[in-house]
Amino acid sequence: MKRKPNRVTSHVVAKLAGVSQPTVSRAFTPSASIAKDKRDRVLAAAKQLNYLPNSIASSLSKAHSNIVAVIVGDMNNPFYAESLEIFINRLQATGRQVLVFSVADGRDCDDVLMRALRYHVDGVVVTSAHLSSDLVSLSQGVGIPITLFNRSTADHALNAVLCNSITGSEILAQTMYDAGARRYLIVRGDPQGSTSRNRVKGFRDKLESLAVLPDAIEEIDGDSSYSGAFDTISERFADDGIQRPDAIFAVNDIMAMGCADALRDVFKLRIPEDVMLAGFDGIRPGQLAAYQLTTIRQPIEEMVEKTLELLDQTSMSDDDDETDQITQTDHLLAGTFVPGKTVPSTNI
Amino acid sequence: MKRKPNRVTSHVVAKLAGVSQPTVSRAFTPSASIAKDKRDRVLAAAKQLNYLPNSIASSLSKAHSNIVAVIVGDMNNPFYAESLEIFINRLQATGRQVLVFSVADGRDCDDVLMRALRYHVDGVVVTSAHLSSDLVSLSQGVGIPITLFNRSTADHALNAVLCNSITGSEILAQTMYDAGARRYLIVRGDPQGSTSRNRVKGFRDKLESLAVLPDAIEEIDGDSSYSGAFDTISERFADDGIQRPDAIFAVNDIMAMGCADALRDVFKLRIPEDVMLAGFDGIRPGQLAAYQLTTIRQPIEEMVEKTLELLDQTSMSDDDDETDQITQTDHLLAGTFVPGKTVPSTNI
DNA sequence: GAAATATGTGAATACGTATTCAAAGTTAAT
DNA sequence: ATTAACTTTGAATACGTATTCACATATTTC
Repeated sequence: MKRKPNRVTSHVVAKLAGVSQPTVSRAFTPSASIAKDKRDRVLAAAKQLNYLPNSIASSLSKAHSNIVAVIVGDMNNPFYAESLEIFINRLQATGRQVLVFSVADGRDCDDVLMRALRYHVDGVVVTSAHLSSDLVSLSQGVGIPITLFNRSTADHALNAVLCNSITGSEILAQTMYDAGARRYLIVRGDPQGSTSRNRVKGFRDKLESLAVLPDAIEEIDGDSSYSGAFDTISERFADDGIQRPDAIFAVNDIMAMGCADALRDVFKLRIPEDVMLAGFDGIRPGQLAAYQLTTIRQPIEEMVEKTLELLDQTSMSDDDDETDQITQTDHLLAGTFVPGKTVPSTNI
Repeated sequence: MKRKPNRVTSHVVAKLAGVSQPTVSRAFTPSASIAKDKRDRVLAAAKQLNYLPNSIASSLSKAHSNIVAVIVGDMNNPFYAESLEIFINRLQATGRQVLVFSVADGRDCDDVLMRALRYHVDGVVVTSAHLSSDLVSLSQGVGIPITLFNRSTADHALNAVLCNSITGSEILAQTMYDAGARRYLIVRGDPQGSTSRNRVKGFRDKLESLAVLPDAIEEIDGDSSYSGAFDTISERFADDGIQRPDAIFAVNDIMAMGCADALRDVFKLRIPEDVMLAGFDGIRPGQLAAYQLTTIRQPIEEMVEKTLELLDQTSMSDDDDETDQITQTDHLLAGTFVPGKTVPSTNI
């Protein structure tokens, strides 16, 4: 594969404009000191030659690449799709490019993280995915900051941005209790994930503080997915032997939607008259007229903003700071209660 | 911002392994000719030093960057979100990285295309977005192939991959006609876009061939979005003066979902008993139990595969071919009819 | 008008890898 | 044993931009 013969580089532009190559470089650097007439000459020549500065070469000589990597775990969950969109828009607006990696559900993201590091990205955002401590220390050795999004970890000292799962779940528990629910069913997500665990914990603890007996709280696995929740609910409700719950808490909206459809479609149950339902996240499809989920909306924009702030701070600071001490910062943001028609507004 | 002092490059690894820098490079190139013991020595040294080959530097000396840019127009439309996911997975599986750009609805994508070109990406996929002919010729000058996805254009000679909108819409028209519909309403998407235009045309033409009078076919704008369709349908049906249609064709699923919710929620109409409804795309949420849309499913996987094939072919060929003649190739793939509950299976 | 300070410019070089080329070493063939 | 063919290797260099440094010119100051 032979390379294109007539590549137009800054040298070619320089020759046409009658200046040196560094001057061409300066013409494209807003902050550089260059005479106005020379800059104009250079830009004119550049336009005439269809010259585009080579960002790859630029990244090589500069310390940063202007690329941020975003590793997305579960693209099927609209929450992460929505987050990704916002990440892209924010980064694009600040002049950076986004390298997106996808990690199959449950697989660790060491492979793609390695790829990202090779590109000397300015930072890495990890949404839903597991990463080994080897890779984390490698990234710290290379000096590339990682921030976890909607996920935290005790193992590695990593920055993380998340919504307060505990408080959010407490609100839902209280709301359902107030609406008269007495038997509860929790649909778990990834049992390993911090997010699912915290939401379950917040919900449970609140109920127990309201004197609900542990016997009256049931837990099943929903696989973090629509179909997983649909199936598990179908199975649970098909069993006539066990008393049915009168309130269901799915730890995320996409599972709550699966529950809603199973309940309505398979068992002809009305929500919330026959069974209450709540989710968590505040994803867009959950608020469509067909669902109108009761949920806790995560402040995605804020979370993204905080994530990028953390990334920038970290990449700044690790130049001064020769010691490799990473101080973990968990940014807990508050979610908003979204009353839907899935929990009755009046007490029973 | 001073650069990290102890960067570990191939030179450092070479010194530790007692070989030259090119040998390190070869150790990381599977196809390179290198003695097994040397490769092992190099890899051991690399591991010990936490060495990661710098892909940026590699891109600079090689002819290609291993990066493909994907420009996504309407991230709110699950069709494009699903497509993006597949693009990412396929490209990742073939060892390439994905630079994702987002373009605000309706805005042209010249700016982001330029950014992509600067990174010397191996190819660009443009989903839903307009691009100027200036930029197209620029990209051809630089030798970076562009392929349009789910969109075609007469202006520029560009490769394009799309689903056969005409045939798909004809099937829907025929189905609705057979089910007894006599008054039709078409909900348009982007009136400029080739996709929306073709779907409208296919639907209209088929109806006219069935001797449906033009008076019985109405068209309104749905803005390509859920809420746009929701609103426009609400407005149309609020007007009691005009006779209501008995069949609605939204040119994409996300609008069909908006229609469904407006019809059911605002006007208490049953689908399909009171009014038939069909969409186009086959997006996942449209097939949830809450909607069960009648639609034409686009073969996304195939379309993605074809798009990448075209991209690869083009980037190969333009080395031999010095003339800049690009032969436009439209790849028309067939969609699959998805019978939902939104068209009655029995004739009225 | 001379000295002190800005300002603008180009030559040289760094960034880290891949490739070319020629030399050296190794194996096969006669 | 000797030539031929092949495999490995390192020195040198290309890739295209940004930065450093020194020099030259322009502007200010007294």
